[in-house]
Amino acid sequence: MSLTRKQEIIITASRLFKERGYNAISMRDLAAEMGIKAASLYNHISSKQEILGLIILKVSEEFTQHINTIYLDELSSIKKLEAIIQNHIEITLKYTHHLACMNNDWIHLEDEYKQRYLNLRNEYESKFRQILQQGKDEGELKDIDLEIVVFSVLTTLRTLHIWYAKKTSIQVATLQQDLPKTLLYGIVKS
Amino acid sequence: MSLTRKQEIIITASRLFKERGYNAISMRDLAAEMGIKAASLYNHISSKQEILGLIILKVSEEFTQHINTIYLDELSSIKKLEAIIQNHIEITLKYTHHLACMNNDWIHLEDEYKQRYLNLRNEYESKFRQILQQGKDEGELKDIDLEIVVFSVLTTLRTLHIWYAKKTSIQVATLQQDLPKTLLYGIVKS
DNA sequence: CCTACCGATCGGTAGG
DNA sequence: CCTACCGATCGGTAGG
Repeated sequence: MSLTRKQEIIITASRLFKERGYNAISMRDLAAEMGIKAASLYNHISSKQEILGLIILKVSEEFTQHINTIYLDELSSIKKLEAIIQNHIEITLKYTHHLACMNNDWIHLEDEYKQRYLNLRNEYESKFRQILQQGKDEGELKDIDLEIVVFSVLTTLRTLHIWYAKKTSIQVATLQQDLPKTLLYGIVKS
Repeated sequence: MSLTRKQEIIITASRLFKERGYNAISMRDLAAEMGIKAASLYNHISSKQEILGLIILKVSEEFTQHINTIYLDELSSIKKLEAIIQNHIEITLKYTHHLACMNNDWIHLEDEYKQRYLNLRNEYESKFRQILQQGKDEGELKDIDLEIVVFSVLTTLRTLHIWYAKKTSIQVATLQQDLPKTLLYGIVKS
């Protein structure tokens, strides 16, 4: 499975954007990293903005697609939340740089790219909120302010890539086991 | 209590950096926002980098100072954690823009500024970790992987400003009550 | 894929 | 606080 030149550009860019930020990376930096000249990049992509758009929409679509599937499943809300957490861990492992880039640089998306990203994100948050509401309705979840839970869980999941980059000896298996515990059941002994 | 011109520059800059990012804001943008010319800024500050440094070190120092006090208090680990959460809420309300700027743009700090910031952050995380360890030793906290808890709680606290910017009708009182519940006791009914 | 180049904008300085 | 200006760098194009 060989990569097209365009795919190579996107992968290289996602790594550089993650390390130093979209605005801090010039087309000359990106070209140098690939061993070519800046002008040559434009044979494969149409603008710097397109690169950012493709990186961010790629993962955004994966996330939204996954939660739409989970959302329709015949599962308890807790099982759904566990599946969502596992999915975030998987995507973090598979698309670490894309994810970091999405979190840090989505603000620099323009026009249609930004609109499409925000639509996907809103759709994701909406489904997530509804799953939590289901949990409250069915009596599985505590009566805590919904927005606070949405915020606190999603923030942690979205920034998993920061933890992953540190590689402080934690195993993925540990994360898969203890992250759902932490987020769902808390850290205080009952 | 009137502000010096330098303080005005820093406050205005923190708002602009929060909205569009350090690299996306030019000295001309900042000057225009203050109704003066870019060259005039240099009568009050020595460089763009100095502005970023002052913004970030200000809040970093407040955080570290607070946890150092808490750390030495004669309190249970749970009470310490509650105090830390309350402090994050307070600083978020007081320094929303500084905090957002710290989270998004610390990567663009250079040399000594970056080093001082990283030292403060490491000191903070270290104290936070020790408080959690105290909780495990005294049997108040569950036996969950320590790094996962450090990561998940601190990530949520650090990005509170995102929630606050949304202003989705949540009252501060609700946040002060339900955020500690969510982070410490989880969301699943026992 | 390259060389050569464009207009625009950047952080910052000189000098008043 | 300003005008005037510096060298450097930016995203992108023309033409091969």
